[in-house]
Amino acid sequence: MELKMIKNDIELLRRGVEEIIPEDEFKKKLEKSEKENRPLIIKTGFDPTAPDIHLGHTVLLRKMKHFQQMGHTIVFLIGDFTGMIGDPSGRSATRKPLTREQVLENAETYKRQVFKILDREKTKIVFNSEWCGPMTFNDVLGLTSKYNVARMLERDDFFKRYRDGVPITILEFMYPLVQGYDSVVLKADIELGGTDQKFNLLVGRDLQREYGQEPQVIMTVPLLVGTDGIQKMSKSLGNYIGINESPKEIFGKVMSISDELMYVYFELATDVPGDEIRRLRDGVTGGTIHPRDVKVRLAKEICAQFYDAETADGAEAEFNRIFVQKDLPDEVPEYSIPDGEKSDGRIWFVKLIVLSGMAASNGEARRLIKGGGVTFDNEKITDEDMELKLPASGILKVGKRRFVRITG
RNA sequence: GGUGAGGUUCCCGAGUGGCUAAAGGGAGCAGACUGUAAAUCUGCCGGCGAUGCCUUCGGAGGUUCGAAUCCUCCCCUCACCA
Repeated sequence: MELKMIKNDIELLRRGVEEIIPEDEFKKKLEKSEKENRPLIIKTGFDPTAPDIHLGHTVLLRKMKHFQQMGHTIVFLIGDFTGMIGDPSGRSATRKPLTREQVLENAETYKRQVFKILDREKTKIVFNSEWCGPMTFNDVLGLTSKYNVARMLERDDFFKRYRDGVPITILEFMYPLVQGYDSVVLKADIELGGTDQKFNLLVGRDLQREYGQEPQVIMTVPLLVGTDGIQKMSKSLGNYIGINESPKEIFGKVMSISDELMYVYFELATDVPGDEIRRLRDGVTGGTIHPRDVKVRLAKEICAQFYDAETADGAEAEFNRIFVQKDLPDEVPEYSIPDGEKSDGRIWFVKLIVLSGMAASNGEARRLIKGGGVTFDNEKITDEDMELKLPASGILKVGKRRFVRITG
């Protein structure tokens, strides 16, 4: 067994954290771990259905990393059991149950992405089907007897949905219990989660107490606001920055957030020290620093986390080329017109736009042209009936940032 | 189990026989503006080489020249009562 040194940096652990419940137990656990040189068990649960990790998830992952750096044991729990049942309710459409294969596949995808942040060697990955699967109906009933409906309805979103007449399934009531039971099995010392998980995390405390354990401390991190500046970052809302996206995508998306939001991203998504963030903010307020420069710094910091500093510089150069100098990007996808479409030595622009994937339908392509959003070799396409004489080659530009090189 | 209210386009939500591809808002897309944005203003916002045709208002039938709108059965949701 390797020798671990526990050295807690409470200030770093607290950074960007919304709530620690309860504060005094948190301190006690840390002190004890340091004194006995015993790592704490830090549990974080992940849903197996959304393997595409975005910047919002990294807030939590980065917090896990902080604990990891201090020598604590990180348990990355994949909630495959509930994922395999499938949750029929909620605001979105019916979630399809996942098969065993899909869960494993998603887990692999998780690993590939998560280890851009966490230390592969020091992360323990577990699946809750391991202990949930073998439970008998008796065990389950036993678990359900330890909680009651009124307490479930304390949870804000359950309460609201109940009040507003939005259906809640019994299965959904089971979720917090399953999650809490996971903490019992793992004997978690601390559970991390987003603020939306607060209720579930607290159930974990109650259940651990019921099962005769010392209750876990819960730590919640804020949900990162998406690039739209309003709603939480999520893939389905399309306001996310995926950590697997290309450097220039990441850079561009960060640049598109509002000025006010930059400081939040600095705090939650980078390791730039708090003093430095304050200095930047004061500089902008006082007019000595241009907000764009601050945002560029942020975009580079974030980019570099998932790639490296050099790549981040490249992304910046690319960004300047396209948006500041309104020039062509580094790499433009190519599209060559298939012979079958070259009737009479010409092609209808509407068709070309659809064929090259720049619009989903002829109608959309027509609208783009009508709206003045389409150019070919810097010439605006003004009429939806216009055709391109062939053979020809040039740059088809749709909107501000979609380019394709046409040959044919 | 009973009674009542509902299910409309990506979302919310109007529409109770033709004027309805369906008001309004949101989201989204494009244009102007800018520091990339945001805010604001403007246009678009089911599909089709298109003054017309096709598909859409929980599902299946039916009435009618004509149905999101009327009728029948079914499915689903909510509230209150049990």
